[in-house]
Amino acid sequence: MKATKRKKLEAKGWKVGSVEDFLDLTPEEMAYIELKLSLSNSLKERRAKKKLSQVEVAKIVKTSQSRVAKMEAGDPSVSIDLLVKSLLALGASPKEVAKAIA
Amino acid sequence: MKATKRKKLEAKGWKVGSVEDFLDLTPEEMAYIELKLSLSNSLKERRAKKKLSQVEVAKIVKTSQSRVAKMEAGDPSVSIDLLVKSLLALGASPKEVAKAIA
DNA sequence: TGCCTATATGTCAGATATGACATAAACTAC
DNA sequence: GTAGTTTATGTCATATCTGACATATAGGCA
Repeated sequence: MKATKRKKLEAKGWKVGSVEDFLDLTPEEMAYIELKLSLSNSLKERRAKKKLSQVEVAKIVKTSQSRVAKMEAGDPSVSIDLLVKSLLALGASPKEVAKAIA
Repeated sequence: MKATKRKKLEAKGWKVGSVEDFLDLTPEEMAYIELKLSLSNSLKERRAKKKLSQVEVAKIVKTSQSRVAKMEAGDPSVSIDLLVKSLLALGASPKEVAKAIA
């Protein structure tokens, strides 16, 4: 099993804000995953608040429904870049992005 | 001239915090560039505070001197991902990353 | 039950980012 | 001056991410 895959699976067993000390993740890797999950959740919340479907968000963000699903799932194949761009496309300000991370 | 190149050049003419309404950049694109420059500056500051050379930072971050230079220059070829990973590798906490963005 | 809409998962070709390298430019200190 | 150190820039093969597509799963609701 590849490391990226394993880490994804590990991370997903945990609820938000609790990707704890787990196996061989370094502190940086943990911080990175937490940060990504925070953005992921922020995206989900934003979509929920606007009552949009993933298909609608995909249109706004200029991507596909499947990628939106992966973004919200914190899939390792999605970059922070894409999450941030998506949040901005949904109307978030840099300040709000920062708030999501912190 | 390619769009990415042009945007980079445009962005570089401005001092921090002032990538203003400029030509055909959409608000999201502007926000994205500002956000990247913020991280870029944060990285520079961190390196300065620690009195490290780019070569030393490259070693810590596991990349090359040239990429560190590009990161600090806000080069369009560097992703937010890499900037964030680098900040974390230099000991920044997610909170500090957020602070840099806001 | 079947039908419809929403979300999740797997895959892949094409696009973009990456580290590494060479080399240039900018600074110091001699 | 020039030798040494640091930072900037250009390029490129490989790695990684991306959108799109197919398909699966889940949740209504008649």
